[in-house]
Amino acid sequence: MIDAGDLIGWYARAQRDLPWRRPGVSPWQILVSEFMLQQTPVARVEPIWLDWIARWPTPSATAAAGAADVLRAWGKLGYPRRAKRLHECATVIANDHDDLVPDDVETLLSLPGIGTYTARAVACFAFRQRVPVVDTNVRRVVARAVHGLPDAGSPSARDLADVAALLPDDETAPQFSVALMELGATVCTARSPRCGVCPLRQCAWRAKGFPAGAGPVRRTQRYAGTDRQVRGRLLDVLRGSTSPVTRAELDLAWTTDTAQRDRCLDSLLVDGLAEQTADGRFVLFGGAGEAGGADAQAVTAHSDSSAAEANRRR
DNA sequence: AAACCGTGGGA
DNA sequence: TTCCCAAGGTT
Repeated sequence: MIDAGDLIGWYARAQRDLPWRRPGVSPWQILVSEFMLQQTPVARVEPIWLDWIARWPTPSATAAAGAADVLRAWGKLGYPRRAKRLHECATVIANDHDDLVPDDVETLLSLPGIGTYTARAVACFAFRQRVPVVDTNVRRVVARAVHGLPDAGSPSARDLADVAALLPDDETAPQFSVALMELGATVCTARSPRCGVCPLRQCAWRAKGFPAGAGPVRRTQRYAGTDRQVRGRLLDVLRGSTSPVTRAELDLAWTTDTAQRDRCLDSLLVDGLAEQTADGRFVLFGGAGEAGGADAQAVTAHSDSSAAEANRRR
């Protein structure tokens, strides 16, 4: 059992001063932070988020921006499809929700790029709702403090029930949830937990003598030489230029495996992250012309139809 | 449901 | 140097 009072009291003095936690930050701006924080460390998100919300403070402002500018502003945060989905999400909110972020989990879940974690995080942190919020930090803290396990297992429906059972039955629930996440992020960390400064008086893992884990269940995916790296290189070239880039320039971004490079370029078109101008050069998606590059063509007949499909907005 | 999707910093 | 990991989502 985790004592909510202990945890919230600790958070009050130990929390990091993160810009999206400050007073006056809107639900949309909190949502933007959640998108950026998906699989990306706080330190890298902070400067991008500050520039971003100063430039595009609302969903409609974001939607009005071209996708290319959004992709460029995203910079090297990683997983650029998140930027595209954020742009799509802004468009849906601006068009279908009166420019207001929905406040219920169900509706939030229906938006592009919003899954089970983000929907709950927005409902909780932006709208102060008493809903369990489960991220990787929370799963790890619960695994240790409650179940006495060294690490969280694979995500399961049980995670939600576990956290729901811990949640205070009053309006302090959101504070409890941020605090739980903060504890996992700064004290009960994956690598070297700082148990010496942990505010929890009860911890099943400690009670058992900190049994060691079996190590990573599965080897992490390697990165060097993967399509992800190649796509990253290609996109970096496109990001760095406001004018269309020739095929030859892109070819320089990856020369060791030309077939792989071609396949990756095609996949970027299919994913709607890049597009081709009428004269055959390449740009970030939405950067080819007015109407978001409606005149763009894809490289092959195959990807042409796929790209059209991928680019369609729903 | 396992695999894929970027990137950089720390151990 | 290599490997791990970081407020996940989608297919």
